[in-house]
Formats: sequence, structure tokens, C-alpha cells
Amino acid sequence: MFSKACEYGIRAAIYIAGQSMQDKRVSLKGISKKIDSPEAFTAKVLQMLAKNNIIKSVKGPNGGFDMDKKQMAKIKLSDIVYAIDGDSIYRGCGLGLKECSEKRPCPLHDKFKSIREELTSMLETISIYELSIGLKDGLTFLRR
Amino acid sequence: MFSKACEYGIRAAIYIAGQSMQDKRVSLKGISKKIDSPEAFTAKVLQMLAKNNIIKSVKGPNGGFDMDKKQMAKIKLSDIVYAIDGDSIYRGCGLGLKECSEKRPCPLHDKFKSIREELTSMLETISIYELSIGLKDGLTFLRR
DNA sequence: ATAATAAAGGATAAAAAGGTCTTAATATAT
DNA sequence: ATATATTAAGACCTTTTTATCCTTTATTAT
Repeated sequence: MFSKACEYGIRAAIYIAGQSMQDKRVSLKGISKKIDSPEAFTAKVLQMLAKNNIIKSVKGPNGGFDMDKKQMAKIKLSDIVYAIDGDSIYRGCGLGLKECSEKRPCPLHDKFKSIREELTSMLETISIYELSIGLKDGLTFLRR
Repeated sequence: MFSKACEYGIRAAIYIAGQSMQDKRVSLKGISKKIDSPEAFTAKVLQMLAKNNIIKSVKGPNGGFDMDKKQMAKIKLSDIVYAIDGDSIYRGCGLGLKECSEKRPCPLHDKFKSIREELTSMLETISIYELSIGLKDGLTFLRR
């Protein structure tokens, strides 16, 4: 579904959001420990999120990553997926045809349509804020 | 969504089914031309489908691949996906957690559930036969 | 200023996916 | 029997993805 990079990105964003709600900034090391991801690789992913203004990075002592509280509810899953995996999940044909459209559909086109739409609307609806709440309340988990 | 191998496999199976309905056996070369796929790689995929008794292969002159007419309606998309990609699409956690369950869900677990179920039921419901009909009638396409 | 801390960036490596090629095996027709 | 057509199988190559390591840059505290 998502690339590994994207999986780490989503997990990291949820964790960072949770900490930012408590005004805590978190380090790469702390993040990759909490979400159980390879540290150096996670660094690359966080860079991408930072470049896309999804998180903020601060260098130096007491530096790390955080997320703007006001933005938090506005940042949707789709923003993260788009920043890391691009639009392949929304655009591509299920059977890999270069040209697949209403007019010239692949055999699965119609069958996939509702699934694709449900997925897209889900990604575009759910905010990082919302997801971090469940985590804070101990209802959901980010590792193992 | 699916691997390239799986995309080719599904496309090939649909094409083979359509030809088999007209009692035509088709060669690797013919298949990869019709579904616009790399020939040698497609050969590997067809081998997998043959080993899983989804298609039948015949060596020698006038050989090629075909599909049992009686079986055709019984073979579902899920059979092909399972033969090539395994169960990752059904089983895996959306965020890549090794352990993700109702009891210990990732933040996306519930959100994904209905999508996953819809996808699974779609794959388990749709037969290769059904898909090859649309192709025969010129309503759907397998290349470009 | 200096030292310490943390992310950024670039080079590289390992693994997986995607794809090719060559030879062997098997069936058919002559 | 022999030549030919066709898939099977295994070795190999290429690209992409995933992952690591090392150096540089920025920030802070002393």
C-alpha cells in the first residue's frame, strides 16, 4: 500500500504531533526508538516532511522535530502520503496500464473505483491530530 | 497495490481465459504482445500460475497456455493475487507494524478495516471468466 | 571563542523487485 | 529419427527501495 518510507513518515508524524501537543520537541533518536524504525533512514524521511512544511526541524542542543499546534488538525494523512509517495496511490491503474480511463478502462477499473475513492477520502479526511489522540489515550500503538 | 508480476499475471489470465473460451491456445509471445508486457518476465509469471493450476501449459509446437473452461468461473482474482503476491495484501498492517490487531491496533487500523474488507471481498468475488467477458465485448482493455 | 549537540547532506551498501538470457526439456510434424 | 516449436528452469543483470555511515552546518550553553 504505502512504501516503507511513507509508513515511517506517518508513524513519525503521529508521534511528533502527540509530543508537540505537550510542547515537547523530540530528537531523531527518540523518534526512531518510539516508532521502532531505522534511525538514519528515518532521518531522510523527516527531512522530506520538514521540506514540505509538515514538521519543523531545529538544529543544535535541545533541537529536534516538532509540529505547529495550529496546523496539526489541518495536516491530513494525504499530505504526508503525497509528500513521500507522490500521487501514485491516487492516480495509477490497478493493473498497471499507462492509459486507463473511463473511456478506455482496464477490466478492473470500475471494480476499483469505489475502493480507490474510499481510500482517497479517508486519507484526505483524517488529520494527524486526530490520530495522535488515540495514541495519547493508549488506544493505539506505533511499534511492534 | 499489486506487484508488477501480479499485474502481468492478472492481465495474462484474463487474456488467456478469453482465448480459451474460443478454444484457442496462446503462446507466451502472443500473450506478452496482447497485454504489452516484457516477454521473459511474463514467462516467469505464467510458470507460477501454471504451478498453481490456474492455467495449463503445453510444450512443443502448437503449445502454449490455456485455461480450463469449467474452472474459469471458479478462479477468482484472489487466487491469482495469492499465487503471485502471497497474502501481504490481506494480512499486513497499513503502517507496517509487525503486530497489529484489534487488541493492539495501529492508529490507522480501524480506518483501513472497511477498505481492506471491501478489497478482499472484491478480489474473492470476481472471477477471471467475468473479466474476460468485458474484454471480449470490447468494453475493457489490457494494454496501453 | 569553544565545545557540545543535533539535524542536513552526500556517498555508499545491501536487499528486493523487475527484467534478460541461455540452456534444457518436451511435444509435434515430417 | 530428426528438425522444429514451444515452455521450464536457472543464472545473471539492472533499477529501485531500503538502510547505513561519515562529514558538514547550525544552534546552544559555557
